[in-house]
Amino acid sequence: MDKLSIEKPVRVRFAPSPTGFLHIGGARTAIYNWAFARRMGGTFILRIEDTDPERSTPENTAQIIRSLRWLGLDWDEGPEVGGDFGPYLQTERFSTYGMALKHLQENDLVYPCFCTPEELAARRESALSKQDFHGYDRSCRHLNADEVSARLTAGEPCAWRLKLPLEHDDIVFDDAVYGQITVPFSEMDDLICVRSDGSPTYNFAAVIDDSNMQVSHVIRGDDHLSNTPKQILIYEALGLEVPTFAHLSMILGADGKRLSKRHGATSIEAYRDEGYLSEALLNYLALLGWSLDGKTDIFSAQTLCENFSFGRVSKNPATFDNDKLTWVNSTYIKEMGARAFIDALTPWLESAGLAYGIDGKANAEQVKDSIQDNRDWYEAIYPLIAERAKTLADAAPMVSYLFSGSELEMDEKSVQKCLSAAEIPNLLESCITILDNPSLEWQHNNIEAALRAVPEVAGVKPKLLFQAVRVAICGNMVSPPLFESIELIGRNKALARLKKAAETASTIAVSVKDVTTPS
RNA sequence: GGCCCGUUCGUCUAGCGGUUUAGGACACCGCCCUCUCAAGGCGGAGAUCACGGGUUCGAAUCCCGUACGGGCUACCA
Repeated sequence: MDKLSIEKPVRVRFAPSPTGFLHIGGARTAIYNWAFARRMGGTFILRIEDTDPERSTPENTAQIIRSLRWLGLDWDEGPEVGGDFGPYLQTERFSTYGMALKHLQENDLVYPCFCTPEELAARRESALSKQDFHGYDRSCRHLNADEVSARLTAGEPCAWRLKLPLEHDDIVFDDAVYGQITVPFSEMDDLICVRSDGSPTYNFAAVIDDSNMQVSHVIRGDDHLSNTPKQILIYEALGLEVPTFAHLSMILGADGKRLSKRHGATSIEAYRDEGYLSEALLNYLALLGWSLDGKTDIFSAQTLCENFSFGRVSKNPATFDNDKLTWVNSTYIKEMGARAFIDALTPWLESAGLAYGIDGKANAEQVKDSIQDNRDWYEAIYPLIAERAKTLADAAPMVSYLFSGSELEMDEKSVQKCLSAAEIPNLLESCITILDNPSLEWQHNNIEAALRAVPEVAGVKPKLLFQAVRVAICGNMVSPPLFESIELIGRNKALARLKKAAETASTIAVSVKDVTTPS
C-alpha cells in the first residue's frame, strides 16, 4: 500500500449532482472520500456534476457546500477553494468533453447515431418483451460512410456512441470494497457518450473528469457499480489509465427501503435543525457501514481519518437507525463541556427567546448580549442538562424555567399531584424561612443541606417536600436537579416562586377539604 | 427477462477455516443508586450465522445451487 501511494498520489473526489439537498447517503460517501484522502495524505476534491439543467440549481449547490462544511469536511480542490484541475463544475468543463469526443472521432472509436429517442424506446420495448434485450442494436453502426457524411453535413441531429471492439475479454476489475467483479462483455452495448444536443452523458463526463483530475480512487455509491464496466470501456477507448473503484452500499430507511423523503428527515441540514451536533452526525454516519474495531462506537473525526480503510467497509446495505444516532448525539453532549455546549445552544436560546435577566421572551440580540454578559451563569446550566438532553432541541425547553423570572407557570398535573397534600403549605413556608435567611450562603450544597432539615423535623418523607419544591421552582414534577436550579434562579425569584406555590397549595388544601368534609 | 451485488440478534456490526457455548453497541426488560427525570453500575432476554448441497479431520468463514432484497439494463445522474 505504501509503495503504491508513492507511485501514484491518492486523489479522490466527491461528485454530487445538485438536483437536491445533500442527504444522508451522499454525506456518508463524502465522509469516506474525505477520510480516505486524509488517511493516505492525499487530495480530496469536490466536483459538482450539474450537467442536468432541468434539475440542477445553484441553490442546491450552495446547500450541499454548506452541509459539507457544517459536517466539518474540507476539500483541497473544488468550489470556493479552486485548484489546478478546475473548473470544478461540470457545466464549465464542456470544452474538455468536446476534445475527448474529437479524439474518439478522429480515431474511429465512436460513430454517429441518428436513431431518435422515440425509436430507441420503441425498439427497447419490443426487445424487452422478447426477453433478450442486450442494449442498442447497433443499426447506425452499420450505415455506410457516404450516407453518414451526407446526413452529417445535412445537419441531422445525432448522438455519438462508443464503437465497442467486436472482440473483448469479459470486464474484470477489483473493487476495493466488493473485491473482484466480472461482467461478461456480451452485456455491453455501444453507449452514448455525447447526446444529440452536444451534452455529455454522465458516464462520459465522469470518466473525462476523473481522468483529467487524475483521480486515483473513485469512491461512490453502489448504484454506480453497474456503470463501472461501461466507464472502463470508455477509459480503454481513450487510452486512459483506469482508477481503482470503491463502491459503497446504500443506506436504507427503517422499512428496509432505500432512504427517501418518505422516511422523514434525510437532508443534512434537517438533522442540524433537529438539534444534532455535526460531530455526532459525522460519527454516526461513519459508523453506518464502517467499523473502527468492531467495539468502538464513539470516535473523533481525527480517529476516523487516521484509521479509515476499505477493508472495514461493509458490503451490505445499512438501515438508518435514528435511535442510535440520538444515542451518539447524547454522548457527545455529555462530553462536549460547558463552553462548547453553550456555543452550540446559543441559536436555540435565541429562537426560544431565553435570556438571563429578561423575563418573558427576549429577542435574539438580547439573548446574545445576555450570554456574553453572564457567561458563567449560562455555563452552569450545562451540568444540569448534559445527561438529560439528547439533542440541542431538547435542551431549550428543558431549561426554560430558569428564565421565567418570578412568575412561573406551573404544570397543572404536577400541581395536583405534588402540591395537594395537607402538609405542603406549612412545609413550603418553612423552606421560605430558611432560604430567606441572608446568612445562608447561596450555593446548592448549602441550600440542599438546609432544606433537608425540613422534612426531617416535620417527620415526612424528603420526597414529599422536594417534589413540591420542584414544582414550585421548576413548574413541573420532572426537572433537572433541584438545588442547582434554586441556586441558578437566585434567592429573590426562588422565594417568589415558593410563595406563589405555597398560596396555590393552600387553596388546593382548602378545596380538597371542602370536597372531603361531609356537609 | 438479462447482468451485477448483497444476506451474522429488531438495528449497526465483530468474525477473514480450529482460540466461538458467535463478541460489542443501540433499542428492550430487571435490579442498584436516587430530590423527579435522566445519567451511571450490574444483570437478562435476543442470531439453529437466509435456505439446501458440497469441499474439509473441522465452515458463519471456501465452492455450487435456491430463495429473498437491491442496483443497472436511458440521448438521468
